[in-house]
Amino acid sequence: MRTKPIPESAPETPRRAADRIRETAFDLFYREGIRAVGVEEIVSQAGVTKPSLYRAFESKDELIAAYLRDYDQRFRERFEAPGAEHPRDPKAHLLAYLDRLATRACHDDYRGCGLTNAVIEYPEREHPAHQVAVQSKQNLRERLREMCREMGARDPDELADGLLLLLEGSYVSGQAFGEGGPARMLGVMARRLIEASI
Amino acid sequence: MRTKPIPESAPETPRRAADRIRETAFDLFYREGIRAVGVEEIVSQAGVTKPSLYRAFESKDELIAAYLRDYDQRFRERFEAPGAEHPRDPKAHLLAYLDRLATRACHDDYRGCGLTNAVIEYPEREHPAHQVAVQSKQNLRERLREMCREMGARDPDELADGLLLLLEGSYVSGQAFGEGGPARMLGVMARRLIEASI
DNA sequence: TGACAATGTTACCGATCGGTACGTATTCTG
DNA sequence: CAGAATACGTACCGATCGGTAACATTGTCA
Repeated sequence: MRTKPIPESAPETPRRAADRIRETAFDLFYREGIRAVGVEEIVSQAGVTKPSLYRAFESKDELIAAYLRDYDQRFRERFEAPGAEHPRDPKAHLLAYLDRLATRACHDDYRGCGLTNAVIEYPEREHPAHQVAVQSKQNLRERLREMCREMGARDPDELADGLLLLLEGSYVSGQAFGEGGPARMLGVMARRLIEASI
Repeated sequence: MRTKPIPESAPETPRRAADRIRETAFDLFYREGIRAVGVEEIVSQAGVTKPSLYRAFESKDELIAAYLRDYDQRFRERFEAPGAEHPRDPKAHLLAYLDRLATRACHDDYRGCGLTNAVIEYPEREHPAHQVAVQSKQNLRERLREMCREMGARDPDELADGLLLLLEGSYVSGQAFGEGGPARMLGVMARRLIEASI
């Protein structure tokens, strides 16, 4: 056992080609858009070759779906993270997330929500990218409804939809306006809607 | 004079190739996405040939820019139209537009705002599509501020940004959720924000 | 009739797209 | 060490991308 090779404690670049592809694809798809990025660009930037990509993923569409599932997971983590600092206080939890989002969305190179962008890039309902992204959005809607119920809203579903509109609006307007865009008002507006609905 | 050929009183299809290309490109770009549509598809569906396209437009990018300028003009018309029914009442004017938008955005095949979609499809600031779309959004923001001033908001710029978030949120969530999506709450939420800000 | 502008026809260009057949390293196991 | 897996690279495929050259056809107006 003691002679067993250590499993590379700090691998600056992942050993496995599939992982490198997945990470590179994530960055490129998010920053430049999915349709704008070809598989050639992904593999070359990942330092691997095309057959490695197609051994790990059935097709580009499957790689896209994997990217969106990764994005969904990271989103959930970002969304739920403030909950640790505000246990049993869904309102503070949600507002903390929105405040952080507002800051990010007003940064100049903000590129919005990868899932929202995917719905727009792939409007066909049958496309895997569309399906994964829409499913994630439906989960988010349900989660918001749950939080609105917990914070004692008169009509939780209604408030959840209002907040969802503000949220999605921040995603897209962040890209269009950059620094000083309308997303800076996200916190103010969300608080106003919540106060008027409890 | 009487022998002069009548100028085709009801031309079901426009005579000029450039016009047909422009109209076909508008429909295809809007419904399927810009990057998803090739020039071949445009000319074949328009019933013309590729050289005709490139005689009227320098490049595909220029055709895209033309599409977005057309979209911007049609948007302005839709946005300003309710003003005729509500002269000197910017609040009623705006709410009338939002109510119509909410209805459209909850229809199942809604495809959002072509300008917003273009910003997402072309995130590079140098791209003509990006520039035309962003300029249109800045004009809209300024128009909203003007309306909020006229309706006597305490902080017109703040309210305008809040309404803009709801608006953009309706555009994108309409595509993701379709029938019964959050956009149905657009009118309620806009009224709530306005009432809390006057 | 003749000149002119607009459009169609056909065939093509280099570049890039997503995807693959096939051979070569590397590594784990006996 | 042998030998089977496992992981990867070289070189290539047909299709499509945006874009063009050269020429024929049409309708309009003088």
